[in-house]
Amino acid sequence: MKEITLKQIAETLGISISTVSKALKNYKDVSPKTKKLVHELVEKWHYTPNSFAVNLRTKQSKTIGLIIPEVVHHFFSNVVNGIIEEAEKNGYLVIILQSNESLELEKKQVELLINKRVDGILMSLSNESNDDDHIKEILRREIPFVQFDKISKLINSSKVIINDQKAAMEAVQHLINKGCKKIAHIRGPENPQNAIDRFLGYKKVLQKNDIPFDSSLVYTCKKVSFDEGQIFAKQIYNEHPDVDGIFVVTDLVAVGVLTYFNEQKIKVPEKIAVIGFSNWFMSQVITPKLSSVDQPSLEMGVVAFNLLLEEIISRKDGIPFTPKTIELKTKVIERNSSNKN
Amino acid sequence: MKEITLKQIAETLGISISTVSKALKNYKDVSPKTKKLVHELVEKWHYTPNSFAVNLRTKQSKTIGLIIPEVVHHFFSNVVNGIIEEAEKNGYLVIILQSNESLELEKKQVELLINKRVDGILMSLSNESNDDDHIKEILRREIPFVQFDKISKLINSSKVIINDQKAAMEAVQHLINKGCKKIAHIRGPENPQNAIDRFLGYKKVLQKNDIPFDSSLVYTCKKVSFDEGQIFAKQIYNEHPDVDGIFVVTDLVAVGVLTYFNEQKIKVPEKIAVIGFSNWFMSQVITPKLSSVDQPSLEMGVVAFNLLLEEIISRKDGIPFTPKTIELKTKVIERNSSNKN
DNA sequence: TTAAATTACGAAAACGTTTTCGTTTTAACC
DNA sequence: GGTTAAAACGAAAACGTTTTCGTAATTTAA
Repeated sequence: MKEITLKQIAETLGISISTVSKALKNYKDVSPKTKKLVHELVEKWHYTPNSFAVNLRTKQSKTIGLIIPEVVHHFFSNVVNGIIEEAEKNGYLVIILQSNESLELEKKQVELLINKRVDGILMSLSNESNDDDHIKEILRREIPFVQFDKISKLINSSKVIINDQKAAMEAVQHLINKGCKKIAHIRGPENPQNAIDRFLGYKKVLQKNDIPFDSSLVYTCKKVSFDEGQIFAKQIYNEHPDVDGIFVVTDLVAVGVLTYFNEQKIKVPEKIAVIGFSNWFMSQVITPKLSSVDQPSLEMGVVAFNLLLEEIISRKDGIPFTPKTIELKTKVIERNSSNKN
Repeated sequence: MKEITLKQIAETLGISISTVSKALKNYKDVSPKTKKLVHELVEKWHYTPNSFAVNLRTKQSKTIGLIIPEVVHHFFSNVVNGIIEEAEKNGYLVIILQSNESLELEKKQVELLINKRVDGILMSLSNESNDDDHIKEILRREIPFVQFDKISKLINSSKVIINDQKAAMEAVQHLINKGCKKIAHIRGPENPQNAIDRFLGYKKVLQKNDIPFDSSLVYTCKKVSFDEGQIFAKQIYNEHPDVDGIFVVTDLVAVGVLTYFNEQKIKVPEKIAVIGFSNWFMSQVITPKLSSVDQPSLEMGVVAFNLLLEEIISRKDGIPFTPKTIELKTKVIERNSSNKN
């Protein structure tokens, strides 16, 4: 019933704790005979080292922290999946915390992870984040740190991102190629870099195609929700009946747009073409199927963890670590919602 | 740069480590004056206790483990959300592991958590699970343990479940009330209790309505995927053209069914009515909107954590703990896919 | 003023590992 | 047989906290 310790094994075997410990770690200064004895008892008693003691001694817990805006989100849950699996492959466990898109909560979560003394932190910023103090604290404490997806350019850490601007340009160009002349944009909130970049991409590609940019065609999400999609769809249709294409910051909102147009019997893509972003699973089952920009989520998790692991190892070995930024590829997925011809 | 410890604070203040520790925990045998001094230095130096040492000393890590089949799943990600939030409210952190519906992996994850010495384990079984050894080991070690959603009746632990049989009966009764005469069932895999119970509910309600049970109308999922939905839809339509209603084990599969029928221009619900299970978000945006059984996912997470917490506290206090089973309410959500009249 | 009670503090053990370094034992060699 | 080298082991410190118990200092009561 009681927890088995090295001490108990040592005593029963009539040897010292040090020898037992070394036997288990396969030190060469332990005879094969004793090693065998130790291992037998370990098997028999189901001994497993007390991780609390190991952590204290080795100053690492083989545990990392992950902060994301929310788990109930097709994109993020995929990233989480990638991170958990890759971490496990490398002997790490993952503690997950959510910011619920709130800066205040995000700060609290960072503090929790610092106090927990995780070996490293993986993070995607909340939409509210415009303040860096808590992140600076991570760096100040020299805790290995990697940002992914929604990042702050001002923080000197490793990053895993996509080229949002380029991806947005490709998405909007796709609408233009399909014959759209007047394209509206439902953008994300003010703060997040990816919302800014997607907006910039939208703007840039219009210029490139000699289409005048009209700021009244840009609608800004507060919550990035399904409901907002419906609301903005209505608004766009009323305010600009001649809009023939919409580039939406993310699929969830785009699905709201499609739902409204379906209800109003406004033909998509004939009357208005729609393209989303992130290529959620939902997008291929809705009618009409939603065109979108595929964003590698699982891969993002895997890459982010490996970057973190690199930093963990470097720092442990005392080697100075230079942050890296890795850019992942995106791809426009053409489906019915933009298939005008 | 170096980590601050109680020792350093003690030395700078010219007092003992014990006093510093006690000052921080607000012991009454420390004078207000010293307390103030200590707190000031703690603030100034950003001292935070070394959790590794605390864990070792107190024999608890304020961390629990969670094993689910997969995070990329609307239902589970909602449960996870509930668990994480409730845990945090109570000062606990959550380590998440996935079984990927594999028994082998599930066993490995249990082992990892045991070795990690988490304060408790929350778990939903994989579809492959038909073997109890790893779970018995959790109980043998007296680790607080709660099962939810996909549970094993044979294990004497706390459980949070829904009444799958009753819920299935209500769903199928709903189809019957809408006028369905010949109802097929796409069921989940052999092992999971909830798949069994839903099937039993289907069977039972047919009898209750004097509809003969026909085993050839029951189709069994292997993977519970969107693709299987499409495949079975085709198969059902070909093998039993007169089927006028389908009860599907879960929404993901039901969406596959709808997608196939949409492609084949088979009218839902006029020709065939469909009802799913779990009430995924997707279900309200697909055409036609999918009727389903709403299952409280977030609440399930919250309740499961609280049950675990109860057990953790009981055991710590040495009070014998009696497992509880809590049954959560479900509700048939009527949408277009079953609206025959 | 002395005894008793209260207040404030500190010494030290304990939690279970890991690892360094010294010591003993065995083997090898001439 | 004696020296040296190699092999096997153990003592002990260290990681940083918590908590018990004892003691010194101060206050109160008599």
